[in-house]
Amino acid sequence: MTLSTQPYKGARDFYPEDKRLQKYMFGKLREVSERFGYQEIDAPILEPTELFLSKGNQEIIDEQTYTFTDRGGRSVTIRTEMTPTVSRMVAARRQELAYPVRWYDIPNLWRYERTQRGRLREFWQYNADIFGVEGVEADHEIVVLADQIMQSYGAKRDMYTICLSSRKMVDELFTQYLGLDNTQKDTLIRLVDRIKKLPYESFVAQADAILTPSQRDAGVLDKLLALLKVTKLQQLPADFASQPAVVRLQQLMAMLESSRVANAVFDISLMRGFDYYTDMVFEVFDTDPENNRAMFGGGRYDGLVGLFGVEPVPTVGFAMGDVTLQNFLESHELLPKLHSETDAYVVLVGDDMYEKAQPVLSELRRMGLNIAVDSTGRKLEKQIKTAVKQGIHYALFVGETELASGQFKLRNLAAGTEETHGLERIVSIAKDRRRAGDVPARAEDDEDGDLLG
RNA sequence: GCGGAGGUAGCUCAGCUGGUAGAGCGUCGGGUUGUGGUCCCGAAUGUCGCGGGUUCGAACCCCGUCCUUCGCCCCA
Repeated sequence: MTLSTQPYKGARDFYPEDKRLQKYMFGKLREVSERFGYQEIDAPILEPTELFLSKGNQEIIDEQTYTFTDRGGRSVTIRTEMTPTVSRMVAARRQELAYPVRWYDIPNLWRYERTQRGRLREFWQYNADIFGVEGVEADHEIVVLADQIMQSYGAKRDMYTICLSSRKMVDELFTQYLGLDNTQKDTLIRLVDRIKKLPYESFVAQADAILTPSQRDAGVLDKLLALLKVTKLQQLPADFASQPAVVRLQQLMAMLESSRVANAVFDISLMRGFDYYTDMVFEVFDTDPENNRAMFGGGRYDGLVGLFGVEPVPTVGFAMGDVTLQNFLESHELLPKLHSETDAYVVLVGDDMYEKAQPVLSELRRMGLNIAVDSTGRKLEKQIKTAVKQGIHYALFVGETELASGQFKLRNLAAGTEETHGLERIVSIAKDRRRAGDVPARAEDDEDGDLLG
């Protein structure tokens, strides 16, 4: 019986090039989040199972989580999402936090699911939440943050669409305008959530099946179908235009427009599943027809913190999975060619140079460069190939001649150019390159986009 | 839970209607002593996913099983 070299089903190994890519993606997330004043948090990967039951879905716990009993007889679950944990953390310090609280996190999560494209069992998920702001300003900030993250990867506005709606508004439309009871409303929400996946006739038939005979006679189905054709808030029934939820969404759309988020659109069919959202909801879609599914989203959920027995705290947030994000960046060719964290690979020229080169290596490292040395004594060709293969930007040649003169050849492996300098100059060249960073091939200045410059 | 596709050298795969394996890339070495990504020469490497069956003989046929992958269901 030989041991398998495969990682566990649905989980990934991160070799240096994979980890480098993850660091790039997470780096942007951290950079943009912090630019908006969000602070990073983290928490245990294990939580008491009850925490994930608060949403009331026993089925999910039974079938789609890693749940086990610890040695103390407690039922624990590997986190499947971060929101309950973040809510718990806010509730724990409900009184003492300085609001508005702006937090973000990038936890690894586990879900026991059948794997498929874009969906693994272990994945990372970025979350950003703002707590303590009832006003529409928080909704605006969260959507702008999501948008700016996309911009930071070099995404163009025609590559993604930000769809917005309001759960509260939809609830009111379905109950007050269509006259459905709560059970019918919930069923219909689930159905509308899948509308883009269903043939239209099938949708109509299933919607009709929800209605009572008297509702059918009253023409509720036609009212619903007309409602779903609405693409602008102004097209909603006139007596609904002044509803607070509608006014608020209108306000949000206007604010986004003046923030130049030109790809934000109203989408009445957007439901965002069947969960804890209480008002604004949004989802970001890839416009590429090959990958026309929701990439990520979020919304306002004012009720979660209150589940911990403290006064509720208004909250807006969103979450973004690493796998879908990576798929998006790959398909739009937005990933830069990433180089090694090692600035230079020291190629030793001549025999017995390893010891003699040590002072130079120490000096370069002391001055802040990341330096790897080839200690194999192989011919130069092999040493250089190793550096190239490891994605290191520069090769630095160290031989008797260089040690004697204090002048070293620095070879730019990507460009194939070579210059000779003293150590100080070499350090500054390498640091300049490091600062310039790795830039996506397709990222150019976006006049209407990146607020961060 | 359901359905499609597939598992052959490190990787991508070929292998016609059964006669115990190949290519490209990669790896390693060399093309004489201080330079890669193009060139030339040479070398190593596989229990053909696993178990069983049919057969004189199976990578190829049959059964089972495990795994990978795509989709459905679900999706916090």
